[in-house]
Amino acid sequence: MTPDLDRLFQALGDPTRRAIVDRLAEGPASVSRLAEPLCVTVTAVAQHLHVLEQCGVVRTEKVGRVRTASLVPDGLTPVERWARDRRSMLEKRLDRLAEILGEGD
Amino acid sequence: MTPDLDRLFQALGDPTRRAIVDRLAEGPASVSRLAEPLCVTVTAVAQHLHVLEQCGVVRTEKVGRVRTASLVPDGLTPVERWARDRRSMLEKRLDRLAEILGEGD
DNA sequence: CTTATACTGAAGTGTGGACTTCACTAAAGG
DNA sequence: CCTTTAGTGAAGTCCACACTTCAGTATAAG
Repeated sequence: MTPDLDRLFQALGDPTRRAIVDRLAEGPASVSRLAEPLCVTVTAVAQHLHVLEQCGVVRTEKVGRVRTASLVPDGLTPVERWARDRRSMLEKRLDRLAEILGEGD
Repeated sequence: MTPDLDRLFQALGDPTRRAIVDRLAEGPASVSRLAEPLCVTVTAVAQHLHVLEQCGVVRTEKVGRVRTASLVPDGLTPVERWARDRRSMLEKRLDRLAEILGEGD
């Protein structure tokens, strides 16, 4: 079910990948630029970018020999919406429950 | 960094675990109740519940021989906030960019 | 043309995690 | 007491995945 969310959550479960997203939130960057502050090879970063691209979080474009990565505007909204929906569902249920218990007075 | 978010995102990256959360959003349930619609053993569900408990999404209580699981009210908010923060950061940056480009007219 | 840079592809390694089975404990119910 | 029900613990299997190295390719610079 919903392999999109699968890949999305799984992608964000990796600390290196979230660090990349954090960096890209401040602006586009090249592969080697992204690799600098992280303790991994450039190859690893390229692989991470591929994963993030696959699940719609990141977009990359290669010009010359430099590949520049940037965040996709609505790439994280599915995550946000999923969490928000569950929370509101739970809150509604708890409200109803509180109401029913309140009638006992 | 932030092992909380690590475990949280990684936990939600598993479809079976998200299915459990979905089910619990409708109300508390026992281990075997949760296992019924899923194609896994009761043991697997118990293990999943342990994971979800570790990262603060689920709470369980055993009374008699039945363990009942329920959602923790704010268990998903770190995810929601993380995604929202990145989105708003990106949007602000794009707005500034658009403004600067707009001055070109 | 030569050299340095920026990345890519393939292949291998090692670890973690999802899942199972099996044996077991404990509580309900007849 | 005996049996069913509900879950637990340990151990093992299997696969995915993060990461590396190494050998390339293509572009930029001197």
